[in-house]
Amino acid sequence: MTTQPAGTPAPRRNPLSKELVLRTAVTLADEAGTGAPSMRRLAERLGVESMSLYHHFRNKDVILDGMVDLVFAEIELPSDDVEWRAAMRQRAVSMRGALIRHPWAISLMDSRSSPGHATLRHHDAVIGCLRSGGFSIAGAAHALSLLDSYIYGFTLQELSLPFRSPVELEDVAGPILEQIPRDKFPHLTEMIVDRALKPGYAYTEEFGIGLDLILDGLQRQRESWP
Amino acid sequence: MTTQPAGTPAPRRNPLSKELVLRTAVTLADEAGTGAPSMRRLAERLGVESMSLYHHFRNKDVILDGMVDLVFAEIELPSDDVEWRAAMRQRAVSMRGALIRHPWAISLMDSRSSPGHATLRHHDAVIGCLRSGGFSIAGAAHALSLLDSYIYGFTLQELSLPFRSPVELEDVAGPILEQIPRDKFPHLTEMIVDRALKPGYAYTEEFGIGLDLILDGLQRQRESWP
DNA sequence: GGTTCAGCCTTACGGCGTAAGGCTGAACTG
DNA sequence: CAGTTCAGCCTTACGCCGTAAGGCTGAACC
Repeated sequence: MTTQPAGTPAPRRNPLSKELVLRTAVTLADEAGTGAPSMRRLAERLGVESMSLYHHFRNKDVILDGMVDLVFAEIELPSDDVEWRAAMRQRAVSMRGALIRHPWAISLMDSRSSPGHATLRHHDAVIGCLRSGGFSIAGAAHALSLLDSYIYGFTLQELSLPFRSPVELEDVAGPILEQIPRDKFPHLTEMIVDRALKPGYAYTEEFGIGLDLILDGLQRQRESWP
Repeated sequence: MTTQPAGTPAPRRNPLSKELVLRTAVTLADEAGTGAPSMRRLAERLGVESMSLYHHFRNKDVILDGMVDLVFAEIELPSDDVEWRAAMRQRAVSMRGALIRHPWAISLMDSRSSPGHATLRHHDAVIGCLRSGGFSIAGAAHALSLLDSYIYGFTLQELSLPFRSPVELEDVAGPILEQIPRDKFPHLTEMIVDRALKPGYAYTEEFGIGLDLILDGLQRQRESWP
């Protein structure tokens, strides 16, 4: 609660802080699931009118920037007391976790352009870990590009699929399969049927398979990059 | 342009068609670069009022679905007279091309849920190519997930970076570098400086490096997946 | 005691998606 | 032929949105 010590109507009511506004915005976005909250709803939750927010933020874009940076702040930095491979794996898992916890974050990122402090610190730590692990500058750039691409892309697809578990998959896949001429997309239907029948299928497992394949490749190429 | 063929028995004053509306929507989105056009602007370009569009589409969402499907229709299907690896490489390059030509497409995809005809055909062809190449169902699923994740993620990052060429990179990186305490993110600044000075750096090359690493890994694992 | 100014509010504008319902004229019915 | 239907388009209106312009209040400083 942001209440005032029950004394007077007169003392300065405790002012907004960028911190508080951004944390509230993240909370609202998480609750709604429909992306960033409107300025009106955000202000309402803060017990304030929407225009008051413009005294602390030039426009909505810098609020979105701040929200994205808060998400980056949640990602575990790679620890330096571990091999680069283990550190990168942990970082990837942590990053996917953060992006899944805040499903609006990925969609926001591609419209953002000025990275925040936590974002920069994150990238710096990742590059540093790779460099310590024996990667050249170019090699670290390749590894970073590849890993981040995979993490973003995997999570993007995970979030866009309309089911979260195999049970729901069956519910979703059933109607689609019936609606589609079955012999028109034979490979697709075959795969859906096959995967839907496997009760153990889960995103986390699939994520790990691709991730390990990439890490294997990086390990193999590490010293061949100039 | 959109005139009726002379022979048709029922020549209404030339009506809108879903085809035309969707193609116009894609064109407008490409022109503006700001995502999907509003119903009002789309109608205006078609010489019509916005509400008329609702006679052909239940709501805006199905227009967005159609736009995404048009983008998928642009992606070359893997040709069956080529090795799976070459086919997958070509498909990846073509897909990145389509996503770059229509920068709004990726952001739309994660809010869409019902795939169109071209999308289904595309997935079916890719899976079929992998199956013919010796992948098991599970293996094809892994390969598809990995490749698509990489393509989506790479393109997402490429589109979100605020520069298109090394020259622009320098323009962008310069101010950032000055603004940031240089010794606070040493690895990051080192990498930016290093990459910015290399005139040959380009997205296409970077995309290929990660892609080939993934294809190598897939080739190696192909027969080890159940 | 007067001035300044951070912090909040009010009002208003143009844009958005779309619900509800009206008009028009071609195509079919008898 | 007149009468009916209905696809195709338009008008109006509602409640959202981001934010420009400007006003009020009271604490802090000279």
